[in-house]
Amino acid sequence: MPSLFLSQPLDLRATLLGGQTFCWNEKVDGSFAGWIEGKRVQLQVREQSLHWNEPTVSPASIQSFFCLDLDLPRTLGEGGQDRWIQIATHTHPGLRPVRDDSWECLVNFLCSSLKQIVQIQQINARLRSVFGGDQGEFPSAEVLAQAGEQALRQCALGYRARHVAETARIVAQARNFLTIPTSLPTSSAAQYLEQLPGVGPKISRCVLLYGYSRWDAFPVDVWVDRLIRELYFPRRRKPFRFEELEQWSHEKFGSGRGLAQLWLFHWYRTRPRSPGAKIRGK
DNA sequence: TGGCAGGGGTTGA
DNA sequence: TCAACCCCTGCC
Repeated sequence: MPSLFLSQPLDLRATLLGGQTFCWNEKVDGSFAGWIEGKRVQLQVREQSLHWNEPTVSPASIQSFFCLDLDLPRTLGEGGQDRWIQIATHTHPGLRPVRDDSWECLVNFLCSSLKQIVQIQQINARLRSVFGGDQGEFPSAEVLAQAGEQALRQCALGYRARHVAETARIVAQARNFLTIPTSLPTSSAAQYLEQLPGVGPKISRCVLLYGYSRWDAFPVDVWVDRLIRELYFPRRRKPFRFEELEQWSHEKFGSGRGLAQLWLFHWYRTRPRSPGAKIRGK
């Protein structure tokens, strides 16, 4: 069984089930089963090492998937000095950003609107079992384009089926559509992705953050808006406009603002609450 | 057990 | 600015 020594903590549950990637589930023995680079793999952390069961998955792939080479304090930069970021990173030192496949990431987040994490995981599993390869690999753009909207609706995509089918058609036709040069600024890359049907500001940033490792992509959803108002603007009741938070996050957290969002979001969603205070959603 | 509200967004009017 | 879009979960 291959393994990798961990020089820093790795919290598999927070990282794999927290809403970055959607093809993982936890087993009774505490291991996590899912997919890395198209290969089915089971992971477990024991004695400061990460162990996995699939010998054809290389340590380099694991290293890359969990961004273990990322210098977090350096990437967070000045944003790391923020009080709430410090609390969040100290509370969840094992949380990592993932480097997901950009196509699968795009489909996952196309399916995410008004959906909870569990539901997105179910859709991912259905797409794999209905349209995926022999081993359950995630279906390609060509396959989903071929499948069409009606067949996708059978996988509980609802109105999102049209977006996925149409996006799959565009991506399948333009072979390199999802190849985004690293020289293209993140704001331009977001605009580029937003040409796709069903991709707005939130989804484009999620895909750039988790599918392209753009650490300056700052996805804003109702939870991020809520936590920013509660932590930084406690007197404010009115939700922010997207542009306001885009600007604010830039000034507050700088070029690592996507990672700042990841930790803040996770900490906010999992922090202990006073009795009676309900955490809604996932 | 069943009804109902509401949810991590985007689109088009 | 706002309704419409689907379906599932949690709660009563």
